[in-house]
Amino acid sequence: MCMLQSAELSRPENRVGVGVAARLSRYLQVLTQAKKMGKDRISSQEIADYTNVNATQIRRDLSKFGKFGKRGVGYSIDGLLDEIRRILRTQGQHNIALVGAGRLGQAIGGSSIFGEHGISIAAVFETDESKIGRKVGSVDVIDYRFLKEVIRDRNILVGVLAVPAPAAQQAADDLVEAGVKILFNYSEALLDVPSDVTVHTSNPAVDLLHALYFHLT
Amino acid sequence: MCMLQSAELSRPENRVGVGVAARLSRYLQVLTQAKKMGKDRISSQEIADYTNVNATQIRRDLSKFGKFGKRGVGYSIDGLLDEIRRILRTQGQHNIALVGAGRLGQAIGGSSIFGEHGISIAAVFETDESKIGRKVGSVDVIDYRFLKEVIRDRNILVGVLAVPAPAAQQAADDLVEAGVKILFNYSEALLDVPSDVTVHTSNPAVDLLHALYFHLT
DNA sequence: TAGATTGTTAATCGATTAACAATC
DNA sequence: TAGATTGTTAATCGATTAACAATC
Repeated sequence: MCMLQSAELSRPENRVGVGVAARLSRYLQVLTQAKKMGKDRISSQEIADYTNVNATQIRRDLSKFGKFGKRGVGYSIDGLLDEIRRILRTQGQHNIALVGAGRLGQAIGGSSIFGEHGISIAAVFETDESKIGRKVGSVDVIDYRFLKEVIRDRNILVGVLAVPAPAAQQAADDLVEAGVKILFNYSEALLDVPSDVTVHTSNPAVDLLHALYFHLT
Repeated sequence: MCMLQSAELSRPENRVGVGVAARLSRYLQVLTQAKKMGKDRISSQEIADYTNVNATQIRRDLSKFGKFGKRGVGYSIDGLLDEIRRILRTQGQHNIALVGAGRLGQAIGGSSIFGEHGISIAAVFETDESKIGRKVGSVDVIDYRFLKEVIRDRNILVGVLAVPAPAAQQAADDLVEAGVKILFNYSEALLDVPSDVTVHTSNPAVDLLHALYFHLT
């Protein structure tokens, strides 16, 4: 049964394109917040206002997977949350490792949003001895020297780099050696990694340049 | 002269599409880092490796504005930096305001990357009295009560929200009332703003969902 | 020269948008 | 019923990709 479903999902026609998946996860975020604000249904136009994705595009993305809405009414937030989570298969627990317990590491690790999406920070590593043993969110900060051992033991596939640029490449190398396949790079460094490892670089300043240009144009 | 240039730039054929602008600013970031690493030239393929943008697309984006490369050699990093900065017109100084001097606010405000791109944090606001008077980066933290006055005085058009979700809408309202037109929302809140204000919501957890899905697919 | 890389064209693909019948 | 909103189609636009002559 499980294998059958797995085979079914791997057939091309059942797989979700990366563009669709990226948009679905943005809808998920809006729905989560809208629910917190006490709403129980939402229209494609409302989701469009918050995501800057066209309302027609949103309806089309959703209708690929089923008829989740009610004409004249909109979408049930609870119902749609379940459907999108099912489509993205993010219901299961994913463990991630955070490297760096500085200001940015603390800000990321202290966020409650990971838990809400089935993601848990399984370990936090730091070289600065004054921070080892303290907590980031609810997780103990571990000595960086134990990184490889802990990553392997806990079978962690996702690493978040919140370290200064000069330390980023070494940390990336260590994570990759321990088996990490997805890296979130919050440093300014350009990382070289093997081709089977995905790097996502996220940077407030680059985002800001985009927005400034949008406005100044 | 200045008015003439302004009229010229507003003609459609001289304006840069938002897609192109977004990609150019990513190239800018890669070039900045490559220069720091001591390189003085770079190929479109190397930029492609770091940005996940196709090398052909990069060459085409650049060739819209001139022939900046040398066949068989690549691009001069210094030369290309100047050209892209000129195209994006980010050479001038832009002032931004940061609201919230917590962990995330400190992490953002303490980054040197803003200065490198001609952006300066002109003011940091905070309601927590224990943080007022301290510094974030090289800027004094100001009492939130002076927000509107300072924003107006310094003619600030860009605001960065690094506050808890429950405080975000009020802070956005105050910034907009003072004249801010671009908001960077690092909180989880969904913000309602007038239609002439642009909101960019950036969220590590949503990014992480994208990446996880890419990998699990 | 030989190898490498740009600048550019042509073909394909996915995203965007407008429009509207279906229906709650 | 009347108003609102979905689900879907068709047309357009921009991004992606492969290929390759030009040329450093």
